Amino acid sequence: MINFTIKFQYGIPLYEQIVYAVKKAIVSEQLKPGDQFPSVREIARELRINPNTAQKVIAHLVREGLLEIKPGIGSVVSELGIATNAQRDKIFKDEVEKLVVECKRLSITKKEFIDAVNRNWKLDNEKGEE
Amino acid sequence: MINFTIKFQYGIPLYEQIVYAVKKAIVSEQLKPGDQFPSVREIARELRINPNTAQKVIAHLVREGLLEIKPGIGSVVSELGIATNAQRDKIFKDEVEKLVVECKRLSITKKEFIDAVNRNWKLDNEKGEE
DNA sequence: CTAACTGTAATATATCACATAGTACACCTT
DNA sequence: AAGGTGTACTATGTGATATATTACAGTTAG
Repeated sequence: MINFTIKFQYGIPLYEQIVYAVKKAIVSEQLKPGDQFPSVREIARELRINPNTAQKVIAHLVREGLLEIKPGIGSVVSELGIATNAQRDKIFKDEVEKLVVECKRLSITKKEFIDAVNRNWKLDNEKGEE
Repeated sequence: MINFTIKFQYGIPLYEQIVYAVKKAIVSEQLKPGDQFPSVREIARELRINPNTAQKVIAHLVREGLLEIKPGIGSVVSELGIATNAQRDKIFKDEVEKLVVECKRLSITKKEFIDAVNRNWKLDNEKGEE
């Protein structure tokens, strides 16, 4: 069984969209640590993509620490990780800056932006934690 | 004269990095509306890239409304635009969501994230406006 | 043990984005 | 007329993406 949903879009790599859908499912607790993750061949069959592409998804998720491999058995959802300094820098200095620049060039105010952040922070996680 | 600075990175398209550098320069008022923008051939020469790539930069900036073309003369920095509903949706629903998901999976708190936003909002624009 | 499942690796093919090189044309200023 | 401007076109090479197919080692269930 596939535990996450996808609506494919043009112009974005398939594997990338799937990786993101999985992240979203984990963050919103549709997928919990310890849950069995669908196999390469099952993903390929259900989503009608090539097994190589499905394998690429798993490889990415493992490298990013979201899945763990049980050889001969399959993969399992990992516990949530903690950001390294490099990851924090990438988000806080690069990613946030990009969004801020884009907002400013479109005359979007900081308040509007922060409101959107608050909205999104609660949306995927009904508990509304910090 | 080139009015913006770039430090090229691996893995990111040249034209994309240049487009972003220009956006940043405009947002931080190193480039102001009405300023003459360097020509295709000047960009290519100064940054040591192919004229076609420089042309791609200008084409992107024009399409996004950051530059205006004066035929036979060159290009000029436009006034800051106002976001369309589609642009606001893309930022508020897609881009922000992506960052929020990434933060949650790395156990970054909302407070830490909002702090980073506040920091970045002031950084490129010394006046610290809304 | 065997069959059926797991992740993983390799080869091959086709398509597209990116960056380069080079040439050409219409437009405008000096 | 000369030299600048944006723009368009062909061509080449490289890499990422996605496909198809085959193969192998590890694990489990019968």
